[in-house]
Amino acid sequence: MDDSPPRSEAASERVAAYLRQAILNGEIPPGSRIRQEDIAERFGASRLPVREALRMLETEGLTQLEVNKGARVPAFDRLQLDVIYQMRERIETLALRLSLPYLTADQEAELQDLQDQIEASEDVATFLDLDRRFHLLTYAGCPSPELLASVTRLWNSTQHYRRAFMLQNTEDRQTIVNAEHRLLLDAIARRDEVDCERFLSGHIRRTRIKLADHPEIFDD
Amino acid sequence: MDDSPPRSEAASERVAAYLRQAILNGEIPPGSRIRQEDIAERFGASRLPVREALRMLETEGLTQLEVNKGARVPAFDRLQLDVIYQMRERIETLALRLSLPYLTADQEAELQDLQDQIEASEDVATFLDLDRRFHLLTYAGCPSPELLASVTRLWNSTQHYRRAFMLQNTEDRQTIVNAEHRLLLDAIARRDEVDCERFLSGHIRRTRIKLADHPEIFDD
DNA sequence: GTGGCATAGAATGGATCCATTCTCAATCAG
DNA sequence: CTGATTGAGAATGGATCCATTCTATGCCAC
Repeated sequence: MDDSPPRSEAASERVAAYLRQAILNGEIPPGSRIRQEDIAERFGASRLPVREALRMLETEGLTQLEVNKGARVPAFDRLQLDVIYQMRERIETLALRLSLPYLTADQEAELQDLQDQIEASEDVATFLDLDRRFHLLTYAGCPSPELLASVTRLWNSTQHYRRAFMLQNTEDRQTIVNAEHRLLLDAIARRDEVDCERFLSGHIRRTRIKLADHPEIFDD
Repeated sequence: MDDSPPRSEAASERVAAYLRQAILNGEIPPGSRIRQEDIAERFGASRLPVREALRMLETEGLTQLEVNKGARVPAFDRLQLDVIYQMRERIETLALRLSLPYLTADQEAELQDLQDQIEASEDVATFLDLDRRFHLLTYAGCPSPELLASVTRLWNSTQHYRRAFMLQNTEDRQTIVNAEHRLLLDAIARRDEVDCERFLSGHIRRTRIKLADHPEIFDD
């Protein structure tokens, strides 16, 4: 019956999906303004679904709208990013603890596979994508949609700075990340809440401190 | 020049302010649907600013929008609310710790005054309003807008259940709350981070456990 | 030459109208 | 009597046009 080919969903959702990718990929960097007409024109739609999409993305922490001033991608200075990472330390450890009892064997296997790919990854874009999927998958068992939404918001807000950091650090520091991930995987396999919280908060905390050492990432 | 009487701000902001109050006051309870036309008619505006307002409130955690299905006030079951309170324990203690160094003497005096009013309050609506203002004021020094927005979201999500709980508990349990608040005020006056975290997380945790004991609050 | 101000252009906010989707109740088959 | 189905009504999504606000460039006074 439904042979109608692409014709996907609502226009606002399509626009939101496009902008979400563009912002997370760094094509639309923090601080830059998003003009509704530009996007509307590109999609052959009116400005209405674009405004709708921008509001949706605001809920996800990817845009900020001000009345009569338009939409921007939020940019953070060093202090703001530090606080967001402290929020991550507290929120994501909770998400992991609640997820732990519900993680399936399939998901565990996929985590192992993702970590293998992470260790084999060569370019930054691939690593960032795999790393995001890895961590979010460890939270997949969490039975609270609100908590998961918060976690996603935090990841969205910090995505650009993770990329900027990785681009400036081509060294082998990656070995530390892999060690942390392996310890985390082991703790997950053992369903060890204490070690999970320990390794995850340590992982995030170390990144936070590393970021604070690199003021060149910020453009304030 | 600007004698034009009310004519305040953008229509979407006015609608948002009205709905925000109505939801927080419990006039629009969790689970109920909000029809755009109803609100638009009440304000003599079109449905457009109403949709805009509903999206704004979604960012604040006060509404939920689904494509082609309209807007609802989010409702939580026992498990969801328990998780949100656990998030509060972790997020609000961080907000308080970061706020502590920047709280002014004026703000401290106002906190004392608010607590006096809380102890003198007689009806539930007054208590809820004062209690919300009290806690949010303790976070007022926090230099991170993102963290404050998260705290506000969490308070918004739980407001209705706090009221339902208070309405069913007219006893003197209030003395415990007052003791907790007094201890918190003292720790704030001493700028004692450890005690602040201790008393605040204890305050939230006790409420969380109390709520879990009252299934009649939930309508699932 | 510098600073403030006014005006033109552009971008956003809002209203009205039309298209699409959903909901729900009544009907009919089993 | 129970369940699925279909059609009418209502509610939401989107397009176009107009009003309002912001911004930036250039001009003028000092």
